Amino acid sequence: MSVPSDWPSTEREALAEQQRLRPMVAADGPAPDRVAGTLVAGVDVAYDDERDVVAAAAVLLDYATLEVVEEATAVGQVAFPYLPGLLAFREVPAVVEALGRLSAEPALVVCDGYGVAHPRRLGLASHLGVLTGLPTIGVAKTPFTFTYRAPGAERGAWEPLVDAGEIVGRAVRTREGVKPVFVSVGHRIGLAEATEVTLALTPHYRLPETTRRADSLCRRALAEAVSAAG
DNA sequence: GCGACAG
DNA sequence: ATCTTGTCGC
Repeated sequence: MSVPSDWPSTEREALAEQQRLRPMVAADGPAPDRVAGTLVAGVDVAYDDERDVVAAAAVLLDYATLEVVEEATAVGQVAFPYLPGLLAFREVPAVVEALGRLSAEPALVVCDGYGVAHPRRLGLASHLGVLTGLPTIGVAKTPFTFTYRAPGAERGAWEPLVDAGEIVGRAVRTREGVKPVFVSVGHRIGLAEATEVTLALTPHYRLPETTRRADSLCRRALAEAVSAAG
């Protein structure tokens, strides 16, 4: 699995690519079975702006126990600047590389960011899903440009995430009394199912275990790569 | 025109 | 994303 050699290098090309991929998103499908042996992946990316280095991590967890089963990383050169709405072009190449280094395929990939909750309905998680064919969801830490009502204080409470009058995701309370996370469909899964998975992955902390493991791993990989480069 | 803006 | 110590609170 790898990224096309003609990866967009300009904003104009990126926007055109989003238009091309957008109709390929499947915004429904089942949640993975929560049984031993079902694998769920977490992916995340870290950067060294000084050297334009990017480090991605892909971590496989057993969905039933949330134990780490396998880890993979990929380090490379940053391929695109950060532009709101075009985050996928910056993060996806390294993420696809890391995912490809896993020896098993996950039933679902959890991304740090948005899926169809996006100005053109093709955020990071949906983009990655269409490219890999894997089911994906996005769990973001901030509301981006969307609006929502505060969910109830209890874990599991949620409210719709709205963009231009359209429901694009949910603000979900994963820990009592703590700021909610923002869940959206990436690819091949429904919104209720994405919410269910998010809650299953957050028995203790605000963010999914998948995201937490991938976050620490990509930071370690980046530090290692930068120090090795001297 | 200006501000806001996933990570 | 990243720069960054201690501190308040369960």
